[in-house]
Amino acid sequence: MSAAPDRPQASSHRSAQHKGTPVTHWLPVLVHTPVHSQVAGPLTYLSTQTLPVGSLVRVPLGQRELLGVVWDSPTDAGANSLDPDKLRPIAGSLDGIAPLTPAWRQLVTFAARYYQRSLGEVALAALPPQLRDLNTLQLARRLKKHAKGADTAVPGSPITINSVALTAEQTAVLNRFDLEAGPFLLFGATGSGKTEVYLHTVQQLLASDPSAQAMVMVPEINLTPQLEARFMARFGPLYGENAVVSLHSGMTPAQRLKSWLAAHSGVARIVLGTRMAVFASLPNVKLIIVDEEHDPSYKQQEGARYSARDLAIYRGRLEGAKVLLGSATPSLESWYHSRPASEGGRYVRLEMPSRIGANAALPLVRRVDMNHQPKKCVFSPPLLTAIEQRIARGEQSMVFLNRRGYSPVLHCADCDWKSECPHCSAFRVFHKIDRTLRCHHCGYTERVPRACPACGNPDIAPMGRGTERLEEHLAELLASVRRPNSVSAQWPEGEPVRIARIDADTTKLKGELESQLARVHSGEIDVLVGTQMIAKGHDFRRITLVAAVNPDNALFSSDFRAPERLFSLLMQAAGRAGRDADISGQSEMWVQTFHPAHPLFEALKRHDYPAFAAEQLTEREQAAMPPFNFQALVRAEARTQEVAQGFLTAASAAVAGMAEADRLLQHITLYPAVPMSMQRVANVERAQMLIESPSRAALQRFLSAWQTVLHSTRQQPAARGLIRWAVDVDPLAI
DNA sequence: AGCACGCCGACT
DNA sequence: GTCGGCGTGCTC
Repeated sequence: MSAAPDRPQASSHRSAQHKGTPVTHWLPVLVHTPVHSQVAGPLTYLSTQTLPVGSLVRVPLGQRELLGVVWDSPTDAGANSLDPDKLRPIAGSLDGIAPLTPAWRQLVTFAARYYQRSLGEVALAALPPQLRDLNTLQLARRLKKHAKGADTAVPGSPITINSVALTAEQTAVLNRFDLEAGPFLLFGATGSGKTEVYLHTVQQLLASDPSAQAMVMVPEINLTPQLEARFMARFGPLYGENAVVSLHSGMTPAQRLKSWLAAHSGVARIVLGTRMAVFASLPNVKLIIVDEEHDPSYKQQEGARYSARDLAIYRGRLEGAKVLLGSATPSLESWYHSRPASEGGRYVRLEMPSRIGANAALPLVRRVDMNHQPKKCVFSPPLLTAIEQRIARGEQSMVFLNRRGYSPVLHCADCDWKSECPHCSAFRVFHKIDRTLRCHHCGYTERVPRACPACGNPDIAPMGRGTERLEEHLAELLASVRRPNSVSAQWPEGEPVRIARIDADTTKLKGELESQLARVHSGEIDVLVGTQMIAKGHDFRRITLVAAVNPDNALFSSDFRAPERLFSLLMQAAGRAGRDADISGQSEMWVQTFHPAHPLFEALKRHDYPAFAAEQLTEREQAAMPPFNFQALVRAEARTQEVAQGFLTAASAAVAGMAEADRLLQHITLYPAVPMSMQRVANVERAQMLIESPSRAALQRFLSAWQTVLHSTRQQPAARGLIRWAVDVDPLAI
């Protein structure tokens, strides 16, 4: 790329115009400029062609050449106050790619406005990265290649509706889905056959409309392969291999581009993906499914902090696509929205309470009152006995603890030293396996000191336990237990129990999760220890006991959504147990707790999500929390807490000087700036300020108006040293 | 966001 | 003597 600016080219263009060559148009183009820059809206470029709105172009910006999207109709030269000498011509247009649709642009416009980001940032982040990086020539080559392989779909092939027998509940749900407009919340127990409902709605849509497209979202990358396999098996034979594509951040840039183009061109009829898929270009989308809609992963946690679930609802309404949210433990927001229409509900609630098949019974939930167990025991005697019984019967158990590593803190009993991270307001976690202290927030890692760094005492001890220590402890407790049916010469008295651990540490390398899961499935493992990672999505047919060793923390967390997440996690974990028809009926979910009478556990015991939700909603209403009011956070980062808070306080004070301040503030509560709960990460101090309103519209009006003030506050002395700030609308954690 | 320009510490 | 730290400033 030439480093010399090509200003002369611009003027040569204009002089060419005077000689009678085609008229030069002023083209408004979006490029990747974040909200923090002065240039938040479209930039104006010169073009001899009148490109349709939505066209992709390459444009020069400073020393670089970037991808851009034509955002508005061309304006006539001189129509606004821009200096014509500063305008540069577009570098080229990506003619092989059809313009993005008005609906897609509207989705981007809405998301940018709602989440307080620039149009350019949202629009360009929604396009596959390779499209941004490839130059025009490479792209033309890619498109050509793609066009060749594209037409292998089987149009007009006879539609043989797959003959999977539906349950009465599934049939009833599908009938209502056909008759009503939605949006729908499918409240279906684990194992009730939600996926089959998804497959059927997609099947009906594709069969009835030869160009319709469907989008199916799942919360995590881990879950896309199995979903893809199921959709491919069902629809591959009907519509061709190219009809189903995936879209998630784990794919290579080339794969992502290929999928994106397939979706954009209409070749792909079904797009499966994670939250990013909500921005995919599907010109004829008629159905959007959000599986496990309660999952926090649907909220993007950096850049534009959008909720893919909420945008799916908006996009559905925008494009006339039906939206189906599914969960066994819906978010309280969606549950509330699906209350009866007579009470103001906006979603249609569809229910499938029963598990399918021989193992229709839900696992028995057993609470162990830890107040009546030996002091400081990790595995209560009854739980240990229950695990031993499973081993004796050749069944598997699963134990989970939401904390990886060996112990969360290392402690010196003499001087009270603790393994604090020097860069963060957090303790470094002891990982025994490689003798390190690791900060889970900034990554700072050191070898474990031999003695206390503060006083030299050689007796520094681990405090608390993570999965590593749990695995070790369990191995000790089960050391004398033997697996049944062993005929090994090496172990004449029976083989020792096999314990495996699955967490982020044991699955860092690609493929390790799969290989470890395979070991569990093959029956090689007797007891599986892990973090919540093992509670999600994977079916373990031979597991008949699931235990949560220490779930109490979430009961009294300062995060008001913690109980909701715990309930969901425990329900999901319970759903892992006893999915094998041969050995069901005996499967159990064990919960060790110091608060066995807590309503959360009472509801869990009855598998009663509606009761849990009702109790939580009452609390939320009394405390004026979501979904009964709306929240936004402004977060600030700086070297010192004073600066971070100073910026927020100054921006808050500046509200008084805004036009129509009284009207804007009428339904708004601005809270004081406070340190974030993780106050310091990697030597950066973080502060936040909460804004609340009972009216979403009022909150939006206020945030839009305040945006300018926040920008100018940054220039003021109070904000000197501020690293960055950002708005988080509808934050998940406060 | 990139990428420049611009002014002060430890090294080929 | 340079290489390079990241503090402002600009990009149609």
